[in-house]
Amino acid sequence: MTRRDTYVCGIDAAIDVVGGKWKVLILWALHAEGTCRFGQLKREIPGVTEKVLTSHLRELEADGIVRREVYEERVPRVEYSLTPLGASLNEALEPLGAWGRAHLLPQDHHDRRSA
Amino acid sequence: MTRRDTYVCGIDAAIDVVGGKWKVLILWALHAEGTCRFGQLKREIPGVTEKVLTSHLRELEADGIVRREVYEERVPRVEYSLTPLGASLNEALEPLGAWGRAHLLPQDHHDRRSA
DNA sequence: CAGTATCCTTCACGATACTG
DNA sequence: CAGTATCGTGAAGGATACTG
Repeated sequence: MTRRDTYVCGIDAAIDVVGGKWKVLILWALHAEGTCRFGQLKREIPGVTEKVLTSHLRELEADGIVRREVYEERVPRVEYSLTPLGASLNEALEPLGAWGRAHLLPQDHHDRRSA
Repeated sequence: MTRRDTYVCGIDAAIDVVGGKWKVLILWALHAEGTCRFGQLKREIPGVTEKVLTSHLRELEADGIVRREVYEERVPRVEYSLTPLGASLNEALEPLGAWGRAHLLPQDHHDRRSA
């Protein structure tokens, strides 16, 4: 998504953070699964390439949404998790998610609440 | 924004509707101003070109977010307004807007949380 | 395992000119 | 007034191969 330099309201600023093609899915996965490793995320988000997943994660990290922790062990390990800011973003997205579920997705009982 | 054919959750579906570069600004303007004519919208959203404004409006119309009404008069007139669906979308976006205002915009009188 | 490194494609958006 | 009609560009995203 094209970074804007001036924002008119909070919404377009937020959309800018969250508007990448796979970003909300990353947020969703990290929220649902908790801390995730790279390969785990890749599996949770079928279709995304490693390159794009990496760049999205780095952008979310730069925006303070995601925490990235590297463990220098014999077997390399990196763990991703939501920052408090990321968790609050996810909460702010919930009404939008509910709207999408109710109006855009095929069917679904729309009384299914998620935390 | 790239249309996706399958959605994983309501949020990415909603982002798809609302993720065009100027779309939330259109929603914002229609919400704030009420019914608007084309030129009016153009003035409310500085920087957007006629071509892009047109195509965004048509997409929002196709998604049921915006109502477009043509008046065949001596002076051509077209009025845009939010549909009930569009109004509900705007409401669902409000928490995201609040989040963006609190965390992304320079400053209101708001105190800034952790850097 | 968790990425890089290249190369390539697409299309969203922009600039400008013209019109019913 | 409210748009089309073209043409052009850049960056986001994808495919594939390779690596510390």
